Amino acid sequence: MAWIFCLHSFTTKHQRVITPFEINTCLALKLIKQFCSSSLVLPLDHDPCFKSHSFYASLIDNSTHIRHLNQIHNQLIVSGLQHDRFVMTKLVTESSNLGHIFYARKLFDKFPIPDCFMLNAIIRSYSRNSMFRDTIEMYRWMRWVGMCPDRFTFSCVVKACTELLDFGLSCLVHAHIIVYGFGSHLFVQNGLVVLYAKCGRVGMARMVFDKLYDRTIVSWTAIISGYAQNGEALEALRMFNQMRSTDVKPDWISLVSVLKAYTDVDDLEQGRSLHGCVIKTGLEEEPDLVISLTAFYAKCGQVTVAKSFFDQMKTPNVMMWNAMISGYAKNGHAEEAVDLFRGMISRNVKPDSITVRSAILACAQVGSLKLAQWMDDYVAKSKYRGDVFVNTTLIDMYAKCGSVESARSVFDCASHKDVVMWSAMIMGYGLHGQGMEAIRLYDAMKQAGVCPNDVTFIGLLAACSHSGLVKQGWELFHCMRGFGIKPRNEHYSCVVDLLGRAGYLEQAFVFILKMPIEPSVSVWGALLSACRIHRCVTMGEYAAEKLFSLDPYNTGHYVQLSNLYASSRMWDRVAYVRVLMKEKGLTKYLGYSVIEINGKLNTFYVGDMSHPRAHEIFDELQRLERRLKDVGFIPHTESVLHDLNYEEKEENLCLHSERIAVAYGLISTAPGTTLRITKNLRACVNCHSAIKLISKLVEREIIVRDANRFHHFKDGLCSCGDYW
DNA sequence: ATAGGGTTAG
Repeated sequence: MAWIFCLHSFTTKHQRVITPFEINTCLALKLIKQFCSSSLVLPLDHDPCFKSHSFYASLIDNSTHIRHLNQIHNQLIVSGLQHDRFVMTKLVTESSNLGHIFYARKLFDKFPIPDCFMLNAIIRSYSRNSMFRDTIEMYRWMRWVGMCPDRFTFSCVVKACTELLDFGLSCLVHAHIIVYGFGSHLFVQNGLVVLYAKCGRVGMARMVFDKLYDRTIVSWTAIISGYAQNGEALEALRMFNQMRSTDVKPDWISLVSVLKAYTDVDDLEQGRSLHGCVIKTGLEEEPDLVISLTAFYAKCGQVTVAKSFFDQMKTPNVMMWNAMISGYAKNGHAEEAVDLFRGMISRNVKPDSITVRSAILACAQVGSLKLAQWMDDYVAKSKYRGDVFVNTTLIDMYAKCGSVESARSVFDCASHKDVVMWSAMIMGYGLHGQGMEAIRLYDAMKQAGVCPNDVTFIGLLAACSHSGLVKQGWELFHCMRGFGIKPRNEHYSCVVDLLGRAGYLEQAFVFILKMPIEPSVSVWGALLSACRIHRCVTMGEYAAEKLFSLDPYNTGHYVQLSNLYASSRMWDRVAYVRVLMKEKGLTKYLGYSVIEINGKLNTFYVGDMSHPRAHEIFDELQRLERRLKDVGFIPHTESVLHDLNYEEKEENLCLHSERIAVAYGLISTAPGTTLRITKNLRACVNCHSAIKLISKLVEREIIVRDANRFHHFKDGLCSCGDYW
């Protein structure tokens, strides 16, 4: 009776009582709104007016609680409408919209002979609730009972295949689509473009796209993002330009895809001009486009621009936080990334697994073990403890922060281990020069029934080359094909590194000549680096020539060649390389070292006097130098002075950044504390031998992470065995 | 009566 009550109260203003027969659509909607916002209960009466088919439909449309639907269902039973296809289909749809998918299924199961509409309703329910296996199951059942799927069915089924990434199933569904005559239906075909692209078959996606007789902005976006997702950014951008020559106008979603492609290829200029295009089209207020712009600028190193976008947003969502945090993390602004992550938590914004991964990545870049442990604690308390992706990032982080033991304990505790996690742990051992441990883990992995992939072998080969395990590495390289893995340039450069470092320069060279693919920059780079170690000028010059033509603006190659000349005391050639660099407008990287004391990161450059405790630091440095001299340490001044890889302007070798970091560490920590230092360049020959001795003299363990690997200095020795 | 494209990432 409350319902009638409501009717009365609504109409008192008009001083008359409207009979239920007078309810037109407009009035019904107003009433329904009241009904929905209150907890009024529908009366179980038998008023004939309630038997209207469309009345129930709008009632269902405006329900906000499952309780309403339940009551409507009861009414339908009473009114004898429980077998009405139209109303019942609406009821199924609405229950699942309200998240009551099992209730919807119950309604469906009770319905005697469902038609295609109702089946679509339940298929769509599963699809919307990410229950893609059930979507497919329902589709199978539909075909089993001999019902004809329509374009709506296929829209949902294609979506389910996309999410399940099941290529075999996708092909089958594609065949059905053709058989049932939807081979040229625009929406279904657009779905197929997305489907094949997501399955990594962008070529097939393109085939479907090319056959489209009518291409909407959705079709173009599907193929552009398909290329972008599959790492073919240039093709994505080519398609975008092709689209611009048609009269299809880009909208904000398509611009997001194109921005992603520019982000992937780091094309700041093109991205900027696209930003201009965004402003011209008046889409710069579109929140998700702003997020993409932020991610783009952040990834291309324009963190200040990105931050201004971020700051403009009143309430940034998780994706915005993620774009900013990962942008900071990738551009060496790790501290800002971590600060932002902390800020996010303090503002009660819930991080998702991507936020956590980005923050962990930032910690890995800082190289601070304290920060790493804080992050690990955070994960332990969060719901991401069991997340394979998060745990893999944690393993990588600990390995990069110098604690391969902690990495191992995360690895051991992880309940679910996939190939990538095993590979990350193998990589970790490689980074620390524990090649045998990496191979042991590889054997355990096979025992556990996990099949290695291409990344596993990169880890293994790198581990072997960092540990001088030439024979094992060579054998592993030849095992690859047995697992159906075709070696890529990364693998070839590991092998060149492996052979070259160990002094097998001729073999490395022949190996390159025999490669079935065009050798990349990294392959020639490995050879040049080996030539520098073994002072082989002729071959080194050859490798450098290749590098200069393939990658003319990379400072690193010039530095390597200069170091090669310096190691052979060919000073005129060293000077010549300097001229070459000047001509190209290249400057060498500035070396710096970071040490964390009491949670605070301290960065030192060469001869850095900016630290508040600079005087004490330099006193300690002089003390150390005296002690080194006392035990007979002679610096190789001459060669290092011309080492372009190093901070060569200082005549005083003990002022190199890692030495300053060591001195600061010694005066600010208790005796016996392990020192952990991160350096942006490769370890310098001189400092390497000096720190070995220092570790013995002061009885400290000193762990230095250089650009390539870790050095654990202890008792006058280094874990790398002077092999780096 | 019902739908389709995108962003952060090991």
